[in-house]
Formats: sequence, structure tokens, C-alpha cells
Amino acid sequence: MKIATWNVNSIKMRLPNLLEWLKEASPDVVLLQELKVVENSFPDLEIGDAGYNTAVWGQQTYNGVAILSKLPISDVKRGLPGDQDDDHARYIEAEIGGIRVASLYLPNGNPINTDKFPYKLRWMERLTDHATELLESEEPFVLAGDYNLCPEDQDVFSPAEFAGDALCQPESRARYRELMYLGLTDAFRALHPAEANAYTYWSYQAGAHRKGQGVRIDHILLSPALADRLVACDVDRKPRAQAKASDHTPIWCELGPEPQPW
DNA sequence: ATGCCCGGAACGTCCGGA
Repeated sequence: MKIATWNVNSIKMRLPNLLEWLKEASPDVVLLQELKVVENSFPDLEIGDAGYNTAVWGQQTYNGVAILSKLPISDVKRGLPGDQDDDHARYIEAEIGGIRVASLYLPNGNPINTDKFPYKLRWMERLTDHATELLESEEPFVLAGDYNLCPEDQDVFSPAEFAGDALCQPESRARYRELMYLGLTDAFRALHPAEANAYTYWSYQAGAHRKGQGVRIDHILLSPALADRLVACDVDRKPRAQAKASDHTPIWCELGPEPQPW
């Protein structure tokens, strides 16, 4: 099963890019972020024609997440538990082929001297609480999306320039480690432990993509049973080089078949 | 230098992004 995640930065603007990429890459499951549309405006028909079922949690102008799947989607849950006052459309999960799959858009958190930063940190704590519950359920799961977080300095082109950025703050990284230390596996890093420049985002500004100035902030985290099935994971750089590109590019992983009991 | 480039909402220009 091939699972991909992509922050498309407006599904309306990116629909042609997405449809072309679905045809070329043919992932089984795609997790989207930053749709910037309400559910009624999501292009279900075009994506359905491409062979995908959809589950969407939309919002006007900001945020918005979706799950696309060739297999049927069931038990859809919208929103990350833990704060009834949080109305940002940043989290959706569902069951597909015996796996619980989540598309998440973790808050950016900049500037760090505003309430945006503690909102990010609280959101990360809620994600860790939720991951703890998922582990207790013993259902295999994937938590993938735009984490807005560089786990280590090798994940950012210039650690010095990002020293004051919410993506690289010690408080952000500490909470990310708390999540990982539950026993999750970063699919990309597990297979490419020393590969720097494996960026998934390049700013539109100042020719950042042309100059190779990116950050690795989109991640696929696997529960232990799925980490055992991981056979490949890579960043697909091509969509970022296209005309009218998102500022993020997709990352995907391939999971082998479920091992048979012996 | 705290802006450079985008998308959205809206129609002048600001917010959010990272």
C-alpha cells in the first residue's frame, strides 16, 4: 500500500497539479492539507473520476484536510480531541484496509512571541495524547501530514536562519520527541538516516527553491506494526518544480503486505 | 532590512503562511 501526504496550498489552485500527480504516482492513499475550502467546494467529482474516494474536513480560507483512497474509507473522525474550543480544520482520520490513517496540519506557531506558539505546543501535546490512545487500541496507524517541524538541524538548510523560528524551537522539538518516543517511526528517516537536503517545503520567496533552501517538515509517522512493513519512502520533488506549484512537495511510503501468523 | 512570493477575500490592502 502506497501512502502519500501533500500540503497543496489551496485545492482549488492545485487541482490540475494534483490530478496529474495522481495519474503519474498512483498512490493508494493521499493525505492532503491546506485545502482552503469548505467541504461543499471540495472537487469530489474530479477526484472521484481519478479513482479515489474522499473524506474531507474543510474550512473557508484557512486550513482544511482530506483523505483520498482507492479503497473504501470508513469510520471517519474529524478534529483532534482535547480542546472543544479549537475549530481549526487541521485533523481528520479514518479506517482504510485495516489501517487507521490520519491527515494532519500542525499549527505553524510563528511568530513565537504571540499566542500562536503556545497554540502549536498545546496542539502537539493533544496529538501525543491521541497517539497514546491509538497505541492502546492496537490498531495499526499512520499519522502523516504537514508537521511544521524540523526534527533536527539536518532537516533545515540554514539552522542559524531558523534559530528563532517555531519550526525549530527547542520547545517544539521536545514535544515532537515526546510523540516519537511513544514508539513511532519517521518513515523517511528510518530508511535514509543521514540524508540531508531531503526537503519537502521551499518558500516562494527569494528564489528559495532554485537555491535549494528548503526544510523537511512533512512527515509520515508509523505505528510499530506498520514500521515493520515499511519497504520504501521518498520525497517526490517533481511537483515542486512545476508551474503554479504548491510550496510543499509530496512525500510517500510503501507498506508491504500484512505478515501472516505462523 | 522583517520584506522578498503566494492564495484568499475583496477591490485596497491585509492576513496567514514558514
